[in-house]
Amino acid sequence: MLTVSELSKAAQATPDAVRHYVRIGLLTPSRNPDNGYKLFSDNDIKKMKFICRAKGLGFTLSDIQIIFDHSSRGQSPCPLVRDIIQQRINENRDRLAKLNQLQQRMDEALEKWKLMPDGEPDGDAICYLIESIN
Amino acid sequence: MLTVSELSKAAQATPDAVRHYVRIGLLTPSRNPDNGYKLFSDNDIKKMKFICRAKGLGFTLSDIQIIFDHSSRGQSPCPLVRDIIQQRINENRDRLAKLNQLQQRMDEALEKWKLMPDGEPDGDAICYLIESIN
DNA sequence: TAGACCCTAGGTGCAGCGCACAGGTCAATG
DNA sequence: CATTGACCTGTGCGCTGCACCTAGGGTCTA
Repeated sequence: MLTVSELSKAAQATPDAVRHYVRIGLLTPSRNPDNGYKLFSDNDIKKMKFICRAKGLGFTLSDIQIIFDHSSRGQSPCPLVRDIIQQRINENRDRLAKLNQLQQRMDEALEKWKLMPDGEPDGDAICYLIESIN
Repeated sequence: MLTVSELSKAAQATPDAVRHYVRIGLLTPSRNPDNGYKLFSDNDIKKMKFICRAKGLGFTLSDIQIIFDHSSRGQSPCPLVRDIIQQRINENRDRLAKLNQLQQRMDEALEKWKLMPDGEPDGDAICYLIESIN
């Protein structure tokens, strides 16, 4: 049986992350009756490593919760997993597109501003650099 | 003088966004003594439009707060603005890189899983699709 | 005995709103 | 004139995934 920090090291995470997962119910440790410390089993190590891997593939913590639920009810989570990752891929594509557009707008602004002097407050504009865009 | 929804329309934002900006102190409307409603001035329209433009350039709301502060103290925010956008550009580059890597990992996983059948729970793996990665 | 380190619970902060809830306002209708 | 319904308002909580902090308590070593 492991403590919080031991589990965190075993899965290369932080103790805060482990506590967070306990708080939201992803992990349900037993307790050391002597001192109230959380006690994790070997199965929790497996779950913790699973969480890290799934997060690295873009699954959210609540996705992972759902996967655990299915799995603990004896159902195969695989069809679900395929659906979810497809969703996450789509979402990520959208986010990437938006961030790329943002990056372009920022680059353009910076480039344009290189040719413009700083403005002094004139009681009219707040910042004429920014207000010159669009 | 405008109400929340009137201001939101004038700046093409949602009423909730306007309320949010009031809550965090970006806008400081007066109040209608009759009903307690927020009342916005023409200057608030200018600020609201400024907020939208700045957000579109990647400035955070607290960046914008700082810009307002400088400007209201009669200082030119322009040098600051140049610094901030450079920071945001760098941050965004990092985020893009991470999301691109994520996208690649997701795509690879999906591709690999196409050749794998769904697994049935065997009391050992949680989801062997996910556990097959890395 | 002091310092260093582990643990607990709980709260706050981040970004930018969206949404829920309870209630007010206003024009149109019966 | 009263009521209905649409739309407005205010406030407060929730989301994501932790990191950090407080305030307390225990353990272990030098």
